[in-house]
Amino acid sequence: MPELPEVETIRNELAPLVVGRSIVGVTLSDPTALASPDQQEFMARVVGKRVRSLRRRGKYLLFGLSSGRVLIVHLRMTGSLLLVPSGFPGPHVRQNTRVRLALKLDDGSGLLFIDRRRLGRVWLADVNGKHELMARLGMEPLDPAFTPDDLSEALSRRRAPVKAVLCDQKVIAGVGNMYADEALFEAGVHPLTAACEVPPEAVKRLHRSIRRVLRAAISNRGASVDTYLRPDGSPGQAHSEFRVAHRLGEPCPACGTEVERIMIRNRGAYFCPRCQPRKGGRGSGV
DNA sequence: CCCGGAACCTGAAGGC
DNA sequence: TGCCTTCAGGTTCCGG
Repeated sequence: MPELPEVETIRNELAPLVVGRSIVGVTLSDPTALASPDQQEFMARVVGKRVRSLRRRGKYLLFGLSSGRVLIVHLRMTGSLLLVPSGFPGPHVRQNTRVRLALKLDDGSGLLFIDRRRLGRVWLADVNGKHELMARLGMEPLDPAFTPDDLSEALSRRRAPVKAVLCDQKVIAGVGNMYADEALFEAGVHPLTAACEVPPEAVKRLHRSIRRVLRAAISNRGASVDTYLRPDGSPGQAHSEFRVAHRLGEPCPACGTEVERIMIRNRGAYFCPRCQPRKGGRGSGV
């Protein structure tokens, strides 16, 4: 499921292939993929425009168009963006994949929005390039401006489980279920700890581990635990370095204790009960 | 405002 | 073999 490292990887690998290209055709094969505006307006405002930039904010991909408008994509659970060299369906696109939106580019290539569970969405922002979705997002965790004090401040206001707060996009934009588990493990913090009760030293470790985990995953091109694929259709490798995420019953890499899984906010939370004790302690998670 | 749970969605996996 | 249920989780919505 695409989180910040996956979306960043897509941005990194897609940018050189689409920036500078013009969009010569649009096929909206699943109209529910489009959140706004309506289909006619969307078509009219996308066809013929050049892609001027490709950026990421949180888990959103932002295609800056020559008109000043911004095409916004959120992949949610199972979305992928594939760039096929030529033609629309593309030979290496599996039959059971579900193409919801296809953009044909002026070099004959096709940008396909694939999304098995159909939860992803596409928006087109106004000419000023702003969109209310972006205003709801918290800080970028890899931005140098994001400090331990920022994290401390955010956590101090919340009594919910720290895991839930880390996944709250209003707090930190881009962290989701997998990387929250990984960061909490590295910091030796139990995921159910009330956010405001995480000790100051642990908050510092958490700030560091969030960034370390995200950067490592980006250098591994994202985690292909479910349906995530890079734009050329190849998987990422970040999941091979997961310490606890999706490793129920496997030995903790630090102490050998079996990794456990509990539910927090209806999501699976993986952790080591020994390295991430419920109360205070340091934990041995590197 | 904060918090927790349901809904959205569908293919995979497991039970009988 | 096949039908049925459950599960996965990013975001939004709703009730307390």
